[in-house]
Amino acid sequence: MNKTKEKIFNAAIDIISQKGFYKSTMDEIADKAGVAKGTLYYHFNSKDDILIFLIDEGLSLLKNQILEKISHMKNSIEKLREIIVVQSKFLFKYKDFVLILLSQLWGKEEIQNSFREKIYDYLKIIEDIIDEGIEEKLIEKCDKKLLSSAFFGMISSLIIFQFRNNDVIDPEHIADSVIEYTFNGIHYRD
Amino acid sequence: MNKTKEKIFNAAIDIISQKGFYKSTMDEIADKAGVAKGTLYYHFNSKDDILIFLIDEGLSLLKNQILEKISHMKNSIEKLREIIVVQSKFLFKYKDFVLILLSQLWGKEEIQNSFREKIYDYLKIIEDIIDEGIEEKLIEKCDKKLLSSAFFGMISSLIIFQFRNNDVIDPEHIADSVIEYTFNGIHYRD
Amino acid sequence: MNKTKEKIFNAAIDIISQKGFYKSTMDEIADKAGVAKGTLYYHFNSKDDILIFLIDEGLSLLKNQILEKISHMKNSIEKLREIIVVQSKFLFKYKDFVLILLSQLWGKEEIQNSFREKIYDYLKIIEDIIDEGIEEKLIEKCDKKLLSSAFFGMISSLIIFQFRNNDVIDPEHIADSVIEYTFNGIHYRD
Amino acid sequence: MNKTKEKIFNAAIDIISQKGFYKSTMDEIADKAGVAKGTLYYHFNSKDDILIFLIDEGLSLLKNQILEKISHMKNSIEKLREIIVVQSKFLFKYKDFVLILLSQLWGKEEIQNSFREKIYDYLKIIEDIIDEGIEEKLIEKCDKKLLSSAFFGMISSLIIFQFRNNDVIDPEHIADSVIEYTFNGIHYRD
DNA sequence: TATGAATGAGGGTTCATTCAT
DNA sequence: TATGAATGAACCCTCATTCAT
Repeated sequence: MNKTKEKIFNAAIDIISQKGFYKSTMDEIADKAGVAKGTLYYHFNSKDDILIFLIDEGLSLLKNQILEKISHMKNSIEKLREIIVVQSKFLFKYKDFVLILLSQLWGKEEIQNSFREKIYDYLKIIEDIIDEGIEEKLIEKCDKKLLSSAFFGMISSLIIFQFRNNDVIDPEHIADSVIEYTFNGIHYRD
Repeated sequence: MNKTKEKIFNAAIDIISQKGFYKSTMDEIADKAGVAKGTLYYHFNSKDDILIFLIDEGLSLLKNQILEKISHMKNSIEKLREIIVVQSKFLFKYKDFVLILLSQLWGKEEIQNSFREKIYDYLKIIEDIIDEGIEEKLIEKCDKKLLSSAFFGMISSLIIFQFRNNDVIDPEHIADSVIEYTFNGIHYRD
Repeated sequence: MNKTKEKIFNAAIDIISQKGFYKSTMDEIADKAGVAKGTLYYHFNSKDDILIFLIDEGLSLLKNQILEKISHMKNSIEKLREIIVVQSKFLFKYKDFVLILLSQLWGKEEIQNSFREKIYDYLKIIEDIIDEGIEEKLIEKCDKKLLSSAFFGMISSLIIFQFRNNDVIDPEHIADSVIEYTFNGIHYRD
Repeated sequence: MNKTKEKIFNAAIDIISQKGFYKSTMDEIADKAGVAKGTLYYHFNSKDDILIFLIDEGLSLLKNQILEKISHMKNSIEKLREIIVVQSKFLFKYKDFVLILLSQLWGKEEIQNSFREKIYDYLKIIEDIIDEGIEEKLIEKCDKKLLSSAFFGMISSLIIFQFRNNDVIDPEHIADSVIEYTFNGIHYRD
């Protein structure tokens, strides 16, 4: 990614995260990037193309951050905990972004298919760790597809709704709570 | 809600659920409703206004469905299970709708504030049931705000990602799984 | 054709005849027509669509003018002469128009196919008159397709090149000359 | 014309003949020529300039081909016949080219004046041969300006409309027919 | 109440042209 | 000579909204 493309990339994230994809205009992005509008089209084919690029890069970033962080961990539960932390931070930073992504999960257009694949790739990481946990006898046998989806949704939802308390989010706390509830369940114990 | 307004309401749900809010046009909605475009503006102030109305009505519907179903139930766990079933069906039917709603949770405009309140009202129902469960000693003491959010996100996510398997969704199955994992946890047991 | 559409129609002919299709803009046409730009799109699907409509109407007009004029004529040579007169006047008035049409005769897009058909329809009128002439023993047997094409081209070319002399065109004179040369040939006679 | 300019020249003919002047872009021409876009501007001042150059070269080519072919001919009718053959082949090869040229015959801009002059030069060749024919008592006295224009238009039109029959064109046949009809006329003879 | 023709600001995209290298 | 990234004016088109009927 050369310098100009990077300027556009950053501007696009800024603008789109702030106003949403549909309310962002190419003019604004160009302005923010400090380039002419035509330059956007020298580096990207269309507005949609920018979105695709953003999501691609975003998901890669998230994946790589996670993979790097957990590469040295042995315990699959610690890994899951780390995923929660990293994903929480990421979601918090790129809220709108994630929504854009989610909003593309339905629909049958080509772009949308490609997004779906990418999210699935991400969920696959979670699945694999669940598998590890099962093998290590840390996790009970379970429907891992269902569980990884639920995991993803739970984290996302928590980030979205943290505003309810007007609190600043604490990813570490979220991670601890989620791990606790997920592992031990919430049924009453004497 | 008189007949014309109802026609518009139904058309709007159809169109917006299918194409998303931003890609839906007033022309399409009018067409689908079988009224003239001007008529939309007799019954609603703006396109945004239609959205607000849709979400208001939609959330009321969801709330009422749930409240009615659980009104005869005694056991708070059964109640939670029922919520999952109803919400799953609802999400499945009005996918895009929910996304629109979610996409409005951020932002600081007035509309968005009103949406937030309404979703919080809904989460409150879940919270209350959790409270009941705690009192009934069915549920362990826990952070109910966090838990209700997580609950909501989990269900949403499961619906969204059921496409992964190209399966038709079975809300009853989803409900059973979620209850099982949520209550007993997934840690390994001999 | 209602009043607004007619205003647009006339404006489009004016502008396009003057500047050519590609150099004409929707803004100019709207300005000339005295309507808003959006109004163009209420009555036509696209800029191309306007062109198609123009050509359709233009060719209909030409055809009808000719058919009406020759309907009372008995002699096929007189008819051909009349065609020359009418077509000359028409070409003179709508020069650019005809070029647009001609420029669409190649190419394999759908629009172009439809144009081709329409011109062929027109040539068919000439062919039929040639046929009549042959039956009436006024015209020698000949390749009528070739001849009708040549006829059409000859007239068009004469109009185009009349500028060479900076003369104002005299369709009657052109008609007489063409008929004379066409019928008797130009070979030397004692 | 050096090598690079020639590459551009050939690419421009290809592209413009295929897509028309207005729908051809400098990018495409550069691509086809295998040079950078900037290079076009090193060899030509503008897109228009390329067109002018194309037409200049094209008409020179046509003129030279014709002049060479007829230089050894004595009989002015044979010469006219040869012109038809050569022009037919040329038109067939460079259809769009000729249209571009024709489309520039009107208008009052400088470029257009220069085009006009060049076409007139070409028509002058035909006129001169007609003159010769008259002197040689092969051709009847006639309006040679009108006749040369008609001649040109006839040939062009025949090429354009040969598509009607989906036949491959046979310039020799066209030439024979045109000469026959032009010289002897089409009036009925016992 | 309902209509639908008309509006016009605004958006995405194209592309001939420039210029530093 | 040649390059290709950058430009920005200009264009086509969309669509929420208005208003006379």
